[in-house]
Amino acid sequence: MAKELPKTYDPKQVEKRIYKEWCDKGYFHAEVDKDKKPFTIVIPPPNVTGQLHMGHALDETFQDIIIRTKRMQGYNALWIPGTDHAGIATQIKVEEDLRVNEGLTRYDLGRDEFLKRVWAWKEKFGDRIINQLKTLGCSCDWDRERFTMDEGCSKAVREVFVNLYEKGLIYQGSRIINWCPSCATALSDAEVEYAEQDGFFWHIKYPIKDSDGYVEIATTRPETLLGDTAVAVNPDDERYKDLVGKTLILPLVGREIPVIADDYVDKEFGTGCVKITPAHDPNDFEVGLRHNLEQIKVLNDDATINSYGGKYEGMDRYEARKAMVADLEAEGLLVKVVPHTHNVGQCYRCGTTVEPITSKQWFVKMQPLAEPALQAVLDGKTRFIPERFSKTYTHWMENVHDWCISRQLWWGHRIPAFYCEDCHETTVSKEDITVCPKCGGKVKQDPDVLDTWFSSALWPFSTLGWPEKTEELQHFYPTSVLVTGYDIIFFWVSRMIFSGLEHMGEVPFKDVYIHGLVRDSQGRKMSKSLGNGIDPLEVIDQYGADALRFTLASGNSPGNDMRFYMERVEASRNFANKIWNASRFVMMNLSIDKCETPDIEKLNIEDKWILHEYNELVKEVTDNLEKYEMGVAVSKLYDFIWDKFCDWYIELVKPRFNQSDDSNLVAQNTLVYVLSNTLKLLHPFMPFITEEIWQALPHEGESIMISAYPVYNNEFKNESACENMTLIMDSIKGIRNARNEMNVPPSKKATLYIVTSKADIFEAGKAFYTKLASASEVIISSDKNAVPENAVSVASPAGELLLPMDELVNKEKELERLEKEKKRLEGEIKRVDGKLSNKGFTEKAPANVVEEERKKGEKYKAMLATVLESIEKLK
RNA sequence: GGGCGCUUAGCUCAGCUGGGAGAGCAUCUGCCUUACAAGCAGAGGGUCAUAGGUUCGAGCCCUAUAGUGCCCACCA
Repeated sequence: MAKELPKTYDPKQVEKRIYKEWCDKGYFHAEVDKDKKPFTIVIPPPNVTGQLHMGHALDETFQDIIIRTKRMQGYNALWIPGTDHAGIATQIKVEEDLRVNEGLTRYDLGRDEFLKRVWAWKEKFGDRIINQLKTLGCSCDWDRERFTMDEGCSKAVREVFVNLYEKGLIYQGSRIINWCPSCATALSDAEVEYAEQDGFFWHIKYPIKDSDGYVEIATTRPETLLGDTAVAVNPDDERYKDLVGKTLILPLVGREIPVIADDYVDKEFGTGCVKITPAHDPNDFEVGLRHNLEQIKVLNDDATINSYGGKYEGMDRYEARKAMVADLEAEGLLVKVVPHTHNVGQCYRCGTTVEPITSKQWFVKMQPLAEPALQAVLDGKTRFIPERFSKTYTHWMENVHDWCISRQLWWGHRIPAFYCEDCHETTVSKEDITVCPKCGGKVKQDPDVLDTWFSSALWPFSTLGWPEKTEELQHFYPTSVLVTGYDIIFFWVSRMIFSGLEHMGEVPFKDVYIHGLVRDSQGRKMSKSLGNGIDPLEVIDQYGADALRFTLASGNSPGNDMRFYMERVEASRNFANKIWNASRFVMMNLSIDKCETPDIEKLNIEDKWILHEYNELVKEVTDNLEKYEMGVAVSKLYDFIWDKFCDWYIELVKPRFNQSDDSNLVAQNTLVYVLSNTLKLLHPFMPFITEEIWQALPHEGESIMISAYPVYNNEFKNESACENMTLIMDSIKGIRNARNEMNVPPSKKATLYIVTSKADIFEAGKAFYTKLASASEVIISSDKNAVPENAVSVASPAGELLLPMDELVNKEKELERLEKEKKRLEGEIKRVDGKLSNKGFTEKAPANVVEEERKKGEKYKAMLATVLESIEKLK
């Protein structure tokens, strides 16, 4: 039943069809099955801002590799997909869209109308993302797809908010927060990125009241002077001892402010005098609290100067800076301007320089939540892979500040706090309310929404039905592994951990597999502004999803970044094609329609060898995957399939297809057995092509993706067959090498004499030399005199292989080649002897290592003897 | 200022618990050997950043140095 397949593999003909088949059959869907061990992954929900990039493809590929493996291994494997509403990011996108296409702002539309637009956007891009995941081959349970703002997740958010509020872990307060003037919202500390900027130190004189003297301060932000309520010096600073308690006249403003003493001031830095602006600097805010200073906010939400600014009112913060510096100079109060580089905080979404501002916001009290979260990782309840990232995590947890969770946005979970217009009572409630429970007055809901990460933090259990006590939650929580990039450990991983512990009483996942970033060929981050991003869909379109997945999985180690370029995808595509053709060849020669576990008794040496190698592969790949060493596993599969199976086994076995005996059938069976099981090992990496081929081969069951994952089989272990086969293969390589160096074309066949005392080994492999070493005839003998003169000699530990080449052999060249070989062997022998004569080595090294060296020594010596003899003969 | 990576062939990177340096791409040579030229058979190419140390033995462990990258941090 020979089947004819196309000569090159075309993923386009295959992938869509197969994916649909899988979906239709419901293979991705997992129901609670208490007889099986659960294995759960929740997807890091991609933002509905646009489309998937290469980083997503990497993340998703790893997850799919893991979940497919576990599914095949018999676990109750569940991969929950979904998307994230991504508050600021999405709102910015939609506002941008609105501005460009309609020239409108969100305020023109109004809140309700604007939200309708965002939902429409979400539908469009959410769908697009889901389709991209499907194109990539992700085996997510689509029946359980979730969205961070769907009904269930919203319910979970409210539940958590109210719970934490009632426990006193959520509070409202007026504190210094990071304000993005462009997004017009508060940000959490994690949402601010710091970048070095070249700026200046402006040295300014603050006149002392009733005196001719002045105090010189240095600032990088002269415009905040408008909000100064003190100048601080270090209490131990001898220079300024007399100054403390005096009153200064604030330049340009004329307000009187005190000189105070506070440890916070560094004597060595600047002038040792610091202007204190409690409303616009986190440190000054603290100082202000300690000294009971007034907070004067001088900026509007859009970072223009407010009414406190007098003549500067309405100016942008940078305009005002310029104007004020000019005025200070005019008044002779500007001492000097010194260039100074410093770190400036920027909004992680829009890049605008953030403004520290005092503002009334909602916060999560972190201390009580951070402690158990820290302990859980220290206790190993959650394990980071690679381990070093647990340090990143614990350091952050140890130093975490309260989390500002309110955002002045429209897109997101509305904060469930209601304010009474009459008695001003604040009510936090799971259900919407319209009247004040205290006085019956009309209430108004807080207009703000929650930080996006507030809902993402609940993802591992909100997606399983929490707060309901569902069967799924009971069975699939805690999840098994979280796969994500190191860039969101703080944003997301840490918050999921403390949320899981707080609300579920258990960590949300046992392992966190951290991968790096996908960079371009020059090592730069892929970004829109650089235009160096590569669209995964385009790659798939050109080379297929399998090739893309294989590329992403290979050459990659945990936690490290990787470079992506098309040559690598091409290599992966070639690999897919190689498998395709090998399989095509197998099928062309097939007369069996059923594959059985090979019967050890009937096997040829090459069968025993490949089964042994295959068996080892099973063990190693399984082991590597268990340790999340996807890159190592994939390279082993590559080597086995290309080098061992294709280049050796198939070639070794070819002659048997001409035979009409059992040997032919055994070869067929072994080929199909090894191939289809290797396809199973490869399936999690390259799901489509493996399915396509597996279906075409004799098989049992409906699909490779629900077939049983291969396990190590002790019966296949066969070291001696391996050793003998290696001997044969090495001798073939030796002959090829010699022929190549002598420039003998493959078409020129020659009789091969094998002089050996171990005839049985070579007898078993006699047929191989005709096919693989261009032998016209193979004569095995124990007598070297039977060999004609002028033969090229190839030394082997078990004997000598000789090729009489007559006129083709250049005596000089052959001598040269033998001398080279002699030199190499002598070097090896010297090294081995050196080692073996070292008592330290023989006494302290493990016995097997010493034995290994001894064997090598014998091997080299035998070979050297042959080489010496040949040299002698040639001379 | 702290913390964490990285430095291995021309390029991009692997190298699991220490036991004779690997892959892909590129280069060179020869092959249409009928599964595959997206292929086959060969070859060349590395003081594993540097200097010490531990060890019988170090790419791997320890110390220091240099270069490079990332993260965190309230020095105005």
